[in-house]
Amino acid sequence: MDAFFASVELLRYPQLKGLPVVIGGGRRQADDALSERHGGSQQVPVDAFPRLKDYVGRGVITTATYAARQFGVGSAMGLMKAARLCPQAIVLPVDFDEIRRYSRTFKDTIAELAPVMEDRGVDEVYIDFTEVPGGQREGGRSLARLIQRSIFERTGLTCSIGVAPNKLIAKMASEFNKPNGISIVYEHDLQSLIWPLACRKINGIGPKSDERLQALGIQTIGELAARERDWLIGQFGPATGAWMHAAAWGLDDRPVVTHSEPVSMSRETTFERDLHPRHDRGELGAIFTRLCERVAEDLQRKGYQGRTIGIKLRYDDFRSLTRDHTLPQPISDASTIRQAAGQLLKRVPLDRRLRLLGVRVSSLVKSDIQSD
DNA sequence: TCTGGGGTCCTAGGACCC
DNA sequence: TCTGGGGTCCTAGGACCC
Repeated sequence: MDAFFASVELLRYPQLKGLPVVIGGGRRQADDALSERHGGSQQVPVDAFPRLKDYVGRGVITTATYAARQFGVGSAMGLMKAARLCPQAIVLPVDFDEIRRYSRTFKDTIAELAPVMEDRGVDEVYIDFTEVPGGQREGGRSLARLIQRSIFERTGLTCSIGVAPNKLIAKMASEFNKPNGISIVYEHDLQSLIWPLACRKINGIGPKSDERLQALGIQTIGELAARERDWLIGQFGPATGAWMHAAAWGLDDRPVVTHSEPVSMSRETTFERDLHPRHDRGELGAIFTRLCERVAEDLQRKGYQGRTIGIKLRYDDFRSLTRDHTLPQPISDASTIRQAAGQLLKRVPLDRRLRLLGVRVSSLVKSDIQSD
């Protein structure tokens, strides 16, 4: 989906179309009041929206409109830094309920046309065109067009689609024609379309691997493909080295997985200000309990229990650590989770301020519906 | 004026078992 | 006078993705 979070807000506030808008940061507050005060969301004058320059607090951008990206702001950037680059940009918080609603609608729309679909988060999916009637027409372009049109009719949102022989190349192809684009990449296009790209474009090569590759004089995927497989294995180990070599040659045989079980569920929160373990003990305790309750709600709503309870801390210097403990029996109730998490907290240095606390439950099993 | 939240997967060492 | 060889589970950290 193109600039998904921002595009959803633009449906509500079409008067912001073409303006720099970023989504992210603080809790949702003044927004509904904004609409009410002006007699409906579409009546809110542009001047009434909050601007980045007035933003105070922590947080990062989850999505920026294409107009905002022109100023160099983008996903994962701190809002304070973004404010320096584009002070006049409008900031809106994420409306998770609305996002989930649109996410469900676009995925349902696709699944009706092409049922072999893999979920990759709120705004992305892999689709297997192989067995879809007409899926091979024009190299897949005709089905891609149908999917785009159907999603737009149901939601008013645009998306970009890449069609290729495998997931690795399709993911790269999907970025070639954003927004609202389709791009078809055949096996024989590897050299001309994929090899000139930076290694960072490979899904799975992040900032750390990219830095290592650059230090070895490898910038592009073509340069990566030119290295001996065994040499890459020597540099990166048997698994990563072999995978990098295969990826550079466009090879990927992972299937489109239509169903998977969750591995863990967690809740975490960054405080508005760093909290001291002793001085702010009461506040931290209340937050900790609330996190346990929220994880418990998530588990019960989705019908899971877990045996491994974990905590996560982030200190004011941004260092983080985790502790976990596995119980003999799976649990899902808030008070037992809170108790186990409380024990873990005793195993951790509490000598400086904290900025984040998290609670996680893993080793999940489906809970027995009749009991409990 | 630093740096969200919810995930998955991998690695590596140690415990423990046969 | 040494110290096997697998396998699984648990824990902690880190890379990466959306």
